[in-house]
Amino acid sequence: MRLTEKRIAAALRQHGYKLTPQRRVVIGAITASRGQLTPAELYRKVHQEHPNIGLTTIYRTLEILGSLELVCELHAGGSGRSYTIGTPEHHHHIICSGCGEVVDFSGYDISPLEERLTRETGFEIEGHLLEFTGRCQRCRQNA
Amino acid sequence: MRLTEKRIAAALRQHGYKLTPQRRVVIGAITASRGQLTPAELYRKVHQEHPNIGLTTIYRTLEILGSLELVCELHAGGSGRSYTIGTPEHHHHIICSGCGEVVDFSGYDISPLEERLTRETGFEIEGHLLEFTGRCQRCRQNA
DNA sequence: TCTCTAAATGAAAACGATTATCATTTATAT
DNA sequence: ATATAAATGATAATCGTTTTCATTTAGAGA
Ligand SMILES: [Mn+2]
Ligand SMILES: [Mn+2]
Ligand SMILES: [Zn+2]
Ligand SMILES: [Zn+2]
Repeated sequence: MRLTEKRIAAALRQHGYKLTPQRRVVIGAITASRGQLTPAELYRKVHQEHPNIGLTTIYRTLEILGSLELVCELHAGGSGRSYTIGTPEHHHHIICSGCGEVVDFSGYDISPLEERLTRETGFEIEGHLLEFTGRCQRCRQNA
Repeated sequence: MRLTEKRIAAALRQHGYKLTPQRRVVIGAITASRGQLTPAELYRKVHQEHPNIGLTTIYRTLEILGSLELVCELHAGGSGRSYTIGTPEHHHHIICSGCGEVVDFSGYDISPLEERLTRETGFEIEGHLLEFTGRCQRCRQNA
C-alpha cells in the first residue's frame, strides 16, 4: 500500500516543513510514477508543467522525503540515486531491469538471519539492504 | 575464504588481460585490506609505494576485476563506489559502520524467497542485493 | 486580513567523482 | 629481438551533487 499525496503532505507538516507548491509538485510526480526516478528525471518531468522549479529544490525535497522515509532510495541500479514512493510499513523492492517498474513486497522476516549473524560474527546489526532485480511479466512478453 | 593474489592474477590472464605491474599493485592492496576501499583510497594507498600509477588505472583495473567478480562492489555505504576482495563462492556482506570492516557470510539460501516472489509478482528474478550494516565487536567495545 | 520572520527557493558557482582523449609505453606472442 | 595490440597516465571533459547567497514566500500571530 503506497503512500498518498495527502499523507505525505501531512507528514511534512507534522515535522515542521512548509508545504510549498514546489514540494507539492514533486510529491505529485513521485506518487504518480510506477517506477524509480532519478532527481534529473523528476526534474524533467515536473519542469514541463512547472518551469518555475529548480533542480536544487528537487534534490532538497528528496532529501527531506528520504529522511522521513516517505520515499524509498533504491540501490540495485547502477550509479546515481533513484527514488520511489514509500509505504507505511517496512518492505523491500523488486525492480524490473527492462522498464524500471518497482514492486514492493513485505511479509519477509529477516530477523532470523540477523540473529544468526550476530551469533556468528559478533556484529550488532543496525540495518540491511535487500533488493531484487528481474524482469516483469510485461517485459518478458515483449521480448 | 578470500581470493588470493595468485588466483586473481591467474583469472586475469585466463581472460586475456595482461598482468602489468600496476595491476599487481592494485590487486595486492585490495587483498591486503580487511575493509572496503574507494578508488581514491586505493589510489592514496598504492601511490606511496608506486608513484608511477594513475588514478585512471585504478578505475580501469577495478572495473575489470568487478566484471570478473574478483572483487565485490558494496552498496550500503552512502554515495560513491567501494570495493572489497572477492571470494570463490556466492556470498553476502556485513559492513561495520564504525571501522568499515567487511565480513563475508555464505550459507544463506535466498531461493525460497525468490520463488515466492516469482509466484506472487510474475517477475523472473535475475539478481539480488543483500547487505547488512552494523557494529563489529571491536567498535562496540571502544564505545 | 495584514504583518512579520524563519524557511524555502533558484540561479550560479563550486565541487568531487568518474570517464574520454590521445600520445607514449609495454606485456606478451612469435 | 621484433611486432603489435593492449595498457598507461596526464589532461581535459563530463556528470551528478552541494554550496552560496540574494530574493521570495508559507504560515504563524496580531
Ligand atoms: Mn518502496
Ligand atoms: Mn565479499
Ligand atoms: Zn518491466
Ligand atoms: Zn568496526
